[in-house]
Amino acid sequence: MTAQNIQDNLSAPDTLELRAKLFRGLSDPSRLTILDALVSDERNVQEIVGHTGLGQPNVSNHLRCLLECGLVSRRSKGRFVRYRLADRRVADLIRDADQLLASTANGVDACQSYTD
Amino acid sequence: MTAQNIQDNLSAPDTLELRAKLFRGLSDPSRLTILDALVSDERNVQEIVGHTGLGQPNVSNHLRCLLECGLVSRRSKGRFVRYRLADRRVADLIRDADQLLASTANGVDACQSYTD
DNA sequence: CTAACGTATCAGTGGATAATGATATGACAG
DNA sequence: CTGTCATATCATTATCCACTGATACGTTAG
Repeated sequence: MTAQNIQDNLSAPDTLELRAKLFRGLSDPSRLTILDALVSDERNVQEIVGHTGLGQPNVSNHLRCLLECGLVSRRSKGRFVRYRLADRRVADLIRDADQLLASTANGVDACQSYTD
Repeated sequence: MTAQNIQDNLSAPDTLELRAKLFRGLSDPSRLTILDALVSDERNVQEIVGHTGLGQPNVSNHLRCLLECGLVSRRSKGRFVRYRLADRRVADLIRDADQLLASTANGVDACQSYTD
């Protein structure tokens, strides 16, 4: 592939930004914990707070991030707000990442020594 | 922690850190550009600099990050150092993310207005 | 050996962001 | 209406990270 092709295919205005943003939503342990709590069930904020042990404002903030990244969706139910994964593929992405980690764990683990 | 431990115990506390780290490697536009340059070919640093337009120290730094995250591998070849994707599944992950984005692009795009 | 080149690292800077406590908004019970 | 609860936002702080220019390291050429 040439540089020009890369420019044409991949550097569409903000495709890279969108991809980066999606992955950024997945790049924080707290958010991954929250997503884990949502894999099986739809939950409200308090339940997530209890499940994760994180502070309530912190959870709300992360949920906003996840919502903006398109990783979760929300619906109001009385005083409660219930969150769930936006798409089954969100869980798939995490699972695929785990499988990749199982293969490349050496490299990830030995972060400091990567000499050839 | 050894790689074996990681494989044995995917739900250990540190697993979240590893997952987060993997996704963090994918969460930056510059790194995604670099990975795009490596999808088709193995390349050395200079070539990547040329393809991406990023500064050489910047590229080296991102490559170190990608290496630590297990997303690329490297091999020395004379004065040059050639980088390639660590696993075909790295490209798969990015492609899957794109497909997810194609479905949820509205939510990702309209970051500021998500009222229910 | 010396020079030139490829790559990595260092120091400094600006900007993003995660966590927390305080507070605001909004809905229900009575 | 009033108080209470669920959630969101604000302000602050500390930390992390991307980028840049300068420089160090290692290899090849001559």
